[in-house]
Amino acid sequence: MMQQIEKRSHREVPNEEINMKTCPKQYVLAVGDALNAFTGKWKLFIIGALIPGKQRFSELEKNIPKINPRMLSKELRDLEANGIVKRKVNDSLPVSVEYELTPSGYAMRLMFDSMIDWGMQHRAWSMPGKITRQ
Amino acid sequence: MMQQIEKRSHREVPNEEINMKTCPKQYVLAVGDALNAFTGKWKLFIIGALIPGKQRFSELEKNIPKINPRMLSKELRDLEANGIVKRKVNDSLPVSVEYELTPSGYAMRLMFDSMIDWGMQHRAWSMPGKITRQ
DNA sequence: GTAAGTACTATACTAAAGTATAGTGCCATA
DNA sequence: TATGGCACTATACTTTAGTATAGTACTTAC
Repeated sequence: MMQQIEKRSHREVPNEEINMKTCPKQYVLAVGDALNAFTGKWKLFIIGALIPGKQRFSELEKNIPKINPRMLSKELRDLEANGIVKRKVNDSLPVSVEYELTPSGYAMRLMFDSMIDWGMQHRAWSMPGKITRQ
Repeated sequence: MMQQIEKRSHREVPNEEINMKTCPKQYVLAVGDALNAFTGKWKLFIIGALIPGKQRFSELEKNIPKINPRMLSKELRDLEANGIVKRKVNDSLPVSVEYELTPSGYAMRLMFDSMIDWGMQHRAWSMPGKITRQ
């Protein structure tokens, strides 16, 4: 269906040699999948922008402040390769390109809901500020 | 409670200037929080290893294959700063240090469950291989 | 006193992720 | 003819994440 480039980044959540006592391996893999699917600075915003419906490249550019076209293009290709976004070329004149979430992409909402729950609770509860990374 | 270093990495999901039409800003922030809390190559494995209970530095080293002490130490500090892991020094002789999930850390399980659901469905459904990043 | 374990830190490096800026080819309208 | 929109790509660069390896300071056991 879609050929995956099998190059593994040393930053990706690794799939091999998982040896945690209590978490079944397949679960860890699935979480890793979910994580790899929307990490990076921009993917979440792209998916969020597409939840209300399909959008064109330039619309996404406008709706996602500070993203540059190189990043938008790259992340869209990435999301497409992973079956989360579908690229549709309308052969009208002039040609227009529309991006849309796949069913799998829309299905992420449930996951986001639980992340929202955790994030809001965590903010209210234990954190005066926001989550950071060093 | 805990002072946060407010340096922003250009890789973090940005909190400012969100302008997406339909997703309320606070939700996007919360998802971003959740995401920033466990991205990177190792955090998920550290949290996973701590779910069954507290562990010492060297135990974590053994249970997480291929992690090196620099990374383990750095990620633990990071998780601690974000209120996900608690570091406890036992003043026995010799001193031992134990790491444990905070209630907020344990609460991540619900989030992981929904990620597992999505990941497994996505694998079965639309992906012949696994999620990749370029 | 030497070896081995615990819990790390320091230094130096590689590699990936993200930014900035300019440019391409196409078409439509003024 | 030129101006501007659309959907990108190319090139060069900076910043951050992760790796590799060695070393520290302490303690206990042999």
